[in-house]
Amino acid sequence: ENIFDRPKMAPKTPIKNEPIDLSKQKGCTPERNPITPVKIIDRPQPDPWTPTANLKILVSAASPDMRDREKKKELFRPIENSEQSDTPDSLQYDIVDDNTVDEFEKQRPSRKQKSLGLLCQKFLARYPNYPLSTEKTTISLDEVASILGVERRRIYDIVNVLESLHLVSRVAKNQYCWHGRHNLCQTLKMLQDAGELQYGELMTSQHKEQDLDYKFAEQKKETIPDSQDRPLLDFSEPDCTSASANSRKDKSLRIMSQKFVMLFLVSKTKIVTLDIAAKILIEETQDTVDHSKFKTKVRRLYDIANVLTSLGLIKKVHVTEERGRKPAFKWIGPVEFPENTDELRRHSPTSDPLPETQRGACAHYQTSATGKQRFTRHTSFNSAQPCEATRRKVSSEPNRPHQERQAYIVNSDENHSKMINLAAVCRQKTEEDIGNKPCDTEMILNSAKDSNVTLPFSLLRVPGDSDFCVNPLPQAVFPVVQADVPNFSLPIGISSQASHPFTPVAFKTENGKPTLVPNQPFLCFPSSSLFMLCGGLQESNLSEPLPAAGDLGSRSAEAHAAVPPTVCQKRSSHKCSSPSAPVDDEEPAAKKQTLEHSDLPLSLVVPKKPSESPKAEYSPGSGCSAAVHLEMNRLDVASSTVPEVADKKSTKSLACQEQEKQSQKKDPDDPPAGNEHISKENANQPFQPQYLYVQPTAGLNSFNFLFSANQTSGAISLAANQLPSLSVPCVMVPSGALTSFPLICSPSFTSPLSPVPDGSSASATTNFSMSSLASTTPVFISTTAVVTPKVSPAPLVDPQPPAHAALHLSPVLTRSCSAVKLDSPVCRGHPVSLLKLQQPSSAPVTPKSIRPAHHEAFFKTPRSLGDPVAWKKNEGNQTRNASSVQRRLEISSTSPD
DNA sequence: CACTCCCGCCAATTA
DNA sequence: TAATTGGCGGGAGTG
Repeated sequence: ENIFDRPKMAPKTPIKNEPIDLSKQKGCTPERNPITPVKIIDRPQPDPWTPTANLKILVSAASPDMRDREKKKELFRPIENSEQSDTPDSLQYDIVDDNTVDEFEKQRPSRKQKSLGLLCQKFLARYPNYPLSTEKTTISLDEVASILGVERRRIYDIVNVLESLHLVSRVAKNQYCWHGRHNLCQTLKMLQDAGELQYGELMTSQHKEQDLDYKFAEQKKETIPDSQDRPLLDFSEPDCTSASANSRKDKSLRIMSQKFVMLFLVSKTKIVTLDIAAKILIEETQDTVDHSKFKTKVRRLYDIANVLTSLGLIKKVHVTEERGRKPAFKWIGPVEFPENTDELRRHSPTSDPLPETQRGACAHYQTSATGKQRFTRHTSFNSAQPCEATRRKVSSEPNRPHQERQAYIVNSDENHSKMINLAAVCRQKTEEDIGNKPCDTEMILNSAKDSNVTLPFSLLRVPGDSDFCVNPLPQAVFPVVQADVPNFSLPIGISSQASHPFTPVAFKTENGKPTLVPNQPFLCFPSSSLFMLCGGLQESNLSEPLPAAGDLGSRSAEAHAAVPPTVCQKRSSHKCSSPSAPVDDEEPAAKKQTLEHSDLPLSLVVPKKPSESPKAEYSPGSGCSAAVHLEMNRLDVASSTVPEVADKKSTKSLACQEQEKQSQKKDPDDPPAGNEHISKENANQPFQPQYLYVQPTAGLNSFNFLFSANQTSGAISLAANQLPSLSVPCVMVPSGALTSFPLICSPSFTSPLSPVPDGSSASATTNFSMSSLASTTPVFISTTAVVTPKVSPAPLVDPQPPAHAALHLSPVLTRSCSAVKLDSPVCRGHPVSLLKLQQPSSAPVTPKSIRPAHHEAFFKTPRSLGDPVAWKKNEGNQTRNASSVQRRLEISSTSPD
């Protein structure tokens, strides 16, 4: 034993015991020595609960030394091992250690070994970066502390920082829930946004590089009014959880951590020196600059920096300034997305957030909401807690558990489970492939940018498959919709005009039919997997600033707008079935694609349009289309991009992509056009297609959907002619799949949420209503604004009953739809309308719909978002208030009524 | 000596 | 009131 022990010890470092170890080894007093006597003793007992605990106890009983050793071992463990129980590890250690043991011992473990950074690595090693959605990992502070051999206090330091980034959330007293990095990009994005608000101005104006920072910092102090900070704080940290508690002191570490991260995200150079950061963070601190205070701040920053370093987000560097060299940290985490998003947001609506997708819904929501968004975010983030707002939005259903809803919305954390997992996996892979940047999104974004496209929508995963599902109906048939979309194309202008919002109401499109407003974004959830899509996208923004805000929502909306024109088609196997759809289609090219394949959901993409695009050809007007194209391309291309995107979002993308691709490929049916388009798109993007589609195979679950922007309706309608009408941007179709499929909602999805379970085929239901659940019918959803206006006002209904979900189809749609029937429920989102083809079922669909306003609600904000600035300002005020959030929710919520 | 930052007291919050 | 959280700063380790 001794032998082993030594080695073990040596390497590691006993935490507290260090001295002891030495002594022992040395021969001094074996046991603990004088040096630091220790607490060790104290510690030992702590965790009985742990699996290993028993062992430990025994060990300790046997001899104190043993315990110490073990502790040490733990520390040493490789990260990998960390999770493993203590005992097992020992062996490893031993091996390793042997040689040097003595030496090490002599050396002492020393401080470094005890460092927070190292401890954090160990901590992180215990949990997966991208845990499956389903599994929730709870972290017991006591347990972890014991396992890692440190005092609890230290764990708090780590957890607080992780919590600020939403990697974990506190669920209960000694319990934290591990979320992993699924939402990291989102969180960072949020922080970036927040940071820009707070600090950005300063930065921008002045920035230069580091120096600027200083100034910047100073300025900030001045400039930044309280409000700003707080808001940031609020939203960022407090999140949901604490909201109530906000008042508390959340202060420090958490907030400081977020602010610190913000500085990096806002900084051009991505390098922040400690002193600057300390000054800035000092809260604004104030003025009083006590030296002591400064010192304390720096200490804390080191603590935070150690954790962030362990997370791989920053690294230590030295900046040489006039005065000399200063310690500084450089951001090595994903930056992009943030940037992209920001840019996108601000600049163009288009921007998209695919990346966000993963984050999912969250992002969307957030985006949508302007100022409020933040709130949302919070909420969303905290998976643990349901964000009420979110829920509301999401669900209409009151009943549902929060989680589910959240999931939808968010990414959920939990719900998604599978999907998520997949996504995660994909993501990871992607990342790897890519290079790793954490944010896939970035890539995506970039690509998008390049292309101009933005992603229009983002996908979200949906959590449970079940939940929303729409099932494809058999009927599903929907075959499709093909929409062609060309028609659609909405004029861009429109979109812009509409822009926003809500306006949804119909536009007319070329056809004259009204379309929906494109703007809306929509979401889809696939069944099994769900994805949500948001569309949006477009850049239309041009005109509008709206969305600027960034919110995704906005974007989405935009996108929609843009998109709308396009058609969507879905194919899916259904197509087969009924393929027919009318297709009239349009141009073929369009849009369709189908996919069969798998279940996977596809993601869709929405294209945004880029500007340029020739693609737009079709509809140029619609920028949308372009966007779409892009998306399409991407999708097609997908591979490349998609994946990335997917990552963010979740896997889905990837999957989707692939599927799509494949499917597309597969489907020859589809007119090649689709493919071509895609190709083209890639190439140029001539197309504009906007639609997305997704499909699943028939058999499978997959479902498909499309989105197009506009067309949808038409598409839907099958033949419809095109009606272009709908503006819906998207449509979903389930394939038959299965079951369930999720549904989508448009922006508003809020409502939808409901899950339907099942797989049954039922379809449609979107969830929301689920009631319908059963129905099978496919649903369509479009966003059209047109349709439903429901919400608009804010009412929130949160709960809506499922029934209504239905939604609203727009008349037009309806008509067109008529062909199809909707059955199911539709979502509520206003924007979205579902169509069912057949059965009316379930849900009562009423048209409640029509509420025009929805869109807004939906995203609430898009518009609002539009201006980032504005919202920023707003934020100040509102921000915190839930109210805002609520509002959003409300709005969004379908509430129909 | 300066930089890091561990350690743990003890206040604020919670349960 | 006990337990949990977590601010805070002394002061030690490191280079």
